[in-house]
Amino acid sequence: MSSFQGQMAEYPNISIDRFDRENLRARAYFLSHCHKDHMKGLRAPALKRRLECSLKVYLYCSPVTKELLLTSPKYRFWEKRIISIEIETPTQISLIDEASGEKEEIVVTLLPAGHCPGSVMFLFQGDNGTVLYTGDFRLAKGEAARMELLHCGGRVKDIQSVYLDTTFCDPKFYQIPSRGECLSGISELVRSWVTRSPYHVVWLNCKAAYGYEYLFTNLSEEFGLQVHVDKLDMFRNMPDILHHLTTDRNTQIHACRHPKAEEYFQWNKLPCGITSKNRIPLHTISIKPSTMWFGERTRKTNVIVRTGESSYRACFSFHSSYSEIEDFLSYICPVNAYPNVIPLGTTVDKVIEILKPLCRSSQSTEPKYKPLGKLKRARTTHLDSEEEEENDLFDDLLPVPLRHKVPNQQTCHPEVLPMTVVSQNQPENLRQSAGCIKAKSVKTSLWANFIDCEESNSDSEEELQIPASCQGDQSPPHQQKTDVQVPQWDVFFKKSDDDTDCGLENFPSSTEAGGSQSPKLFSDSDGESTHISSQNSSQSTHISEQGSQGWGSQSDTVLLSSQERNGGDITFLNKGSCRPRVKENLPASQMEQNVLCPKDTYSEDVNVVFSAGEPTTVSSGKHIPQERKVLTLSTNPDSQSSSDFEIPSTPEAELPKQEHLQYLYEKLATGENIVLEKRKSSLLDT
DNA sequence: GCGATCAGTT
DNA sequence: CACAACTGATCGC
Repeated sequence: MSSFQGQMAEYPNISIDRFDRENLRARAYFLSHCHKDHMKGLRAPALKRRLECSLKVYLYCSPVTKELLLTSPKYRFWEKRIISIEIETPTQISLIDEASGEKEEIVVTLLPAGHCPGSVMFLFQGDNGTVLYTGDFRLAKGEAARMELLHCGGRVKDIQSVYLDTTFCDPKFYQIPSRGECLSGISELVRSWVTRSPYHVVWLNCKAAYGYEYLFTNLSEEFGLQVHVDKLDMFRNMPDILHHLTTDRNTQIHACRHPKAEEYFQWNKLPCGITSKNRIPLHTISIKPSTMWFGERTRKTNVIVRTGESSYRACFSFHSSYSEIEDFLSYICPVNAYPNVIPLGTTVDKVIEILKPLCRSSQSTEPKYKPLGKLKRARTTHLDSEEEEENDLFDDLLPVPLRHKVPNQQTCHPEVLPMTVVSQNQPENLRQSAGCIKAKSVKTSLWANFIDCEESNSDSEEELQIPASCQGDQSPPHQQKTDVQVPQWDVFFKKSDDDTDCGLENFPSSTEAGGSQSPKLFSDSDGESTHISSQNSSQSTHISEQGSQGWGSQSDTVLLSSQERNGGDITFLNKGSCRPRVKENLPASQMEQNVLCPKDTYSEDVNVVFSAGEPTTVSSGKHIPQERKVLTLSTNPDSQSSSDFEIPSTPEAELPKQEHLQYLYEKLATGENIVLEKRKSSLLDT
């Protein structure tokens, strides 16, 4: 639960995800996603009054968040005061103090956060440096490295501070099974049930919150069964979600809710009230999405646990695990990192202690021989040119510490894009083409000049996550890598990450046949109990990890080890993403997504954004130079990882040569500035 | 009556 | 275990 108070030290004139108290004085508001704990004060009378008095105050969010928010009558009063900003589209906003007329310019870029439909992170760039507010996020390892707009010239931007979702920032949550693994597990469980008869139905016991849509859409897609929900009007303009939902109770997959749902279920009654179909009683199981985690030394990922005769829990997380946070933060490598969440049982100080080693000062104090050697070359060769570019863009306002330089190239200008004016109601195809302008590939970069950035999601690293039991029959690398190219948020829901397929065979399917009402996926199975026990034993080797594992330690429950399932063919849908960009040459799975992608329904939003932010505070038509570049995912179909700003893997490591050290020491002695960069935590490197 | 807060539940 | 919400009690405007 977010405890972020709304303001960032660098930009106190804006408020994010909090709308009460001090935030009532903000010059602009930002909403990262539509969860209640990020909307405190958003419909309070005090803020309403402020809006009425301060006509230049707007709320900025993603198009999907705007849609979801305005669907609720309680927030309808925001209608004229929300400006949606397209994902990955740097946009300048003028922050005006209406009393004094004082003005501050800031450029904001929305990055997909993978938390729920419409969820984004905000990257702010202005006079006080570049800061990233993550909101809530779930990003797999390596996702940050694939976000083009976190980079400039092939390397990560210089980020002063990160305001971070630290929900699971504790080593006990070291690993959470990937979305793909979790979905595969749930999918197999659903399959084992609904294929028995038309009267076998599953109830997905989900909370009332956005974030489960990708589960619904994928199950719907896989089984050809729409999911019954109580409400779907908020998705009316998001066909990729809408098409998989229904308010017709006559379906085998339910995600409806009722205050007494648990009670109902005891009586074999679904939350929507039905107990039978065609006078034939239904057979129901419940699946409750819950977060399961695994300690550092645990490799098993049993993503389904049977909790009762007809009840299951399924692994599911909206938030990044510790190792995902670690990967993300160490890649970004900010000067400061501030936790947005202080989980119960811990303290701000403890969380900060965890974050600190992943930030810059810690990183740069580590002895790093290789980077130093290359640093010299890069500096002498390219530094000046890049700094000039940055200055041009920001009027010298952005302090850019000396860092490794990147080969000069056209695609390296960061932060802004030409704010092309797009007329309202412009035809879809036109907008799309606008978004599709391909930039020159960064591939032309001379990687030899880079010294930093070890790729965070190397194959070898991913393999480390593969349970030993799976490695034997692992198939060759497959399309799971294809997603690498698309930094759009919806793609993060593709089965991408660490999925490893070890064959489907292990699933409980073998146990299904019986006439029992519940799938016998379990417990009495020897194999499965061994599963658990081995898990425990492996962890017990470390005292510190005792009790730190996920549910695997919960003795008598068991179950499905999803990692052994092949989920590679599962196609995730865009969850309400309204993507204006159409990619070409996409891998098949992505093509599929595009087919399902709704027509963009946000033309008016595009208009607002491109016509300079907002009607009043932005000088209209102000064009900011941009690297008009759409992720080139498409242009490099053969790339296994991000081709555009692939971070070179660690160069062949070799011991530092005497002369390198000599050089380094000389520099240090003379006080010359040598910046060491390390993108990746050494923990993750081999 | 409405909203904010807190405790308890799911 | 946790999350995100909901419920109900209490307090104050």
